Amino acid sequence: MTKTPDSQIYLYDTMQRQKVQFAPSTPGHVGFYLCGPTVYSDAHLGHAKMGVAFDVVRRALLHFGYKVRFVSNITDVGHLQNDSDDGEDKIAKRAALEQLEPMEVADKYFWSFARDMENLNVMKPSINPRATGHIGEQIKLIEELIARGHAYESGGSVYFDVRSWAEYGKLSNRKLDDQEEGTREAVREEKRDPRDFALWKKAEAGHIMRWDSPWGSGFPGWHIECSAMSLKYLGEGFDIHAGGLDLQFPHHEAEIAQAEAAGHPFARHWMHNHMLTINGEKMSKSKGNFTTIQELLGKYDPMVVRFLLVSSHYRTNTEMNDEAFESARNGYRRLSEALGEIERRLRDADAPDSHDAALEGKIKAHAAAFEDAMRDDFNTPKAIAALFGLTTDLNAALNAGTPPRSTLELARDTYRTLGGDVLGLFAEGGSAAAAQDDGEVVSALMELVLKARQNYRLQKQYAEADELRDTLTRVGVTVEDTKDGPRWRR
RNA sequence: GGCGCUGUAGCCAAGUGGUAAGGCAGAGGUCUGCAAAACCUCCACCACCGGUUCGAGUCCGGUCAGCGCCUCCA
Repeated sequence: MTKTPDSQIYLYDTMQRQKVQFAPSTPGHVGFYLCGPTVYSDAHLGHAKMGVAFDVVRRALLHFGYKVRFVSNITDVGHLQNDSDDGEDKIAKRAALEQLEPMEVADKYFWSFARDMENLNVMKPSINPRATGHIGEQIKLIEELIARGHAYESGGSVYFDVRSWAEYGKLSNRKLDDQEEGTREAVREEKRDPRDFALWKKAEAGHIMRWDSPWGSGFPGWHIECSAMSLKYLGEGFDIHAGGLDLQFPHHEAEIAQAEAAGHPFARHWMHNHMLTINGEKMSKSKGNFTTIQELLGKYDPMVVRFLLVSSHYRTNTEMNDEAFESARNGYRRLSEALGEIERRLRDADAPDSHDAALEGKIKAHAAAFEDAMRDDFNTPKAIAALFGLTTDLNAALNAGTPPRSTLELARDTYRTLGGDVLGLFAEGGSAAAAQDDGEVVSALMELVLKARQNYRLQKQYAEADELRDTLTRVGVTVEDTKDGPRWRR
């Protein structure tokens, strides 16, 4: 059974600078390319925003009935410290620092990145190609560019001839002549124009990462891999190319030039996530104010981090500070507790075997609002608002009694589908599950303590009962007395 | 200097010209032995100044403030 894809999806295309109705070139199938990380250090919060933002887009497209081939590369060579040719390869530099082989560095941080994304409940890419595994494709593309007169060899390196390609700058709306002179370091004499960028670089003596090429021993430039690999796995004119706004220039601009100057129509739509700020400042490696995902996940539940990320739109800056995290933690708890309560009622309570048409109507209305929001350029904050509306109505109903079984099931499925499948907020092993999985010893002890406290309460020895509760509160355990007995959570 | 973005309540954050979604925090109430949770109620002169319009947070111009890219960055 195939679901008919939803045709009313609008996304903001950076190239066209407006929202456009989305229609893949092959009906029902979406080719999606996301610029992945350069694996030379642990992933930081910015990577988390990027990963989650486009994971949500992918999930939404799946939800709306599309098949998605999601390709995200791993840059493990060619990304230099700066654009002047005396820059060191980031991987190689790190390798020297950690006394590892470059490939060990790439591997180490690739797995680190993969684990972080998994923790954040980001779906694995359909294809996760590495630059070093596609040297041949990159060389071939460079040869095509040379043959067409858009690239030239010089001193063992090959450069893209920016002057030969009038459309260079169309994505970022830059005119070559407007670019500020003098911000560049030493202009390489081997370049015809200082703005020409490297497609292939000659490896100096002692350079470890090197491959044979028609131009001698060397290594590919940073930009060429994405052109080569996206075209290889998604074909010409694929649907969506995504990445961080900071890659728009020069990286994405270069990608377009490389592909199209070689005669290959490139991405039909461009999507860029905006940046993330901490206390008002962009977080980046060069600023040194970055927090790695691992550090953060030591303090906050991964689902809370994800919730905070999706509670702002991908195309706006996301501000993160302690209060924002606190807010996200409490807000997320409200959602997950509501789902937990629904599942508890389905499991434990005697739900009547009928329908509550009024409540079901409300559930469906909130679900429709959610989907409308997602269709409008993946407006996750608006979608979450619908989830909160749903939560309020359901909690009110749950306060009044236990709704009919089929109504509860509709509610559960709505949470699981929209909050879980689309926003990715209810991962296996996420906070909802983790809170209940404290191991046998803790569970048994808690049972004893709560039983003792219940006895005190029944005998109206409230001082003793409260002392137990206060002690638990001090160590971070919250006890709640409900109609069905006491309940606890961390 | 060039390109571009943003200024909405204590904090986070939506908002397609018609009189401000949502969440967190806060206040009051219901419930509770007391709490907690939940529910109900309350909580914004949309940076500033002009203009267009019957009507502007939303369009135009200007001012102020902040930020990003132009050099590695998601």
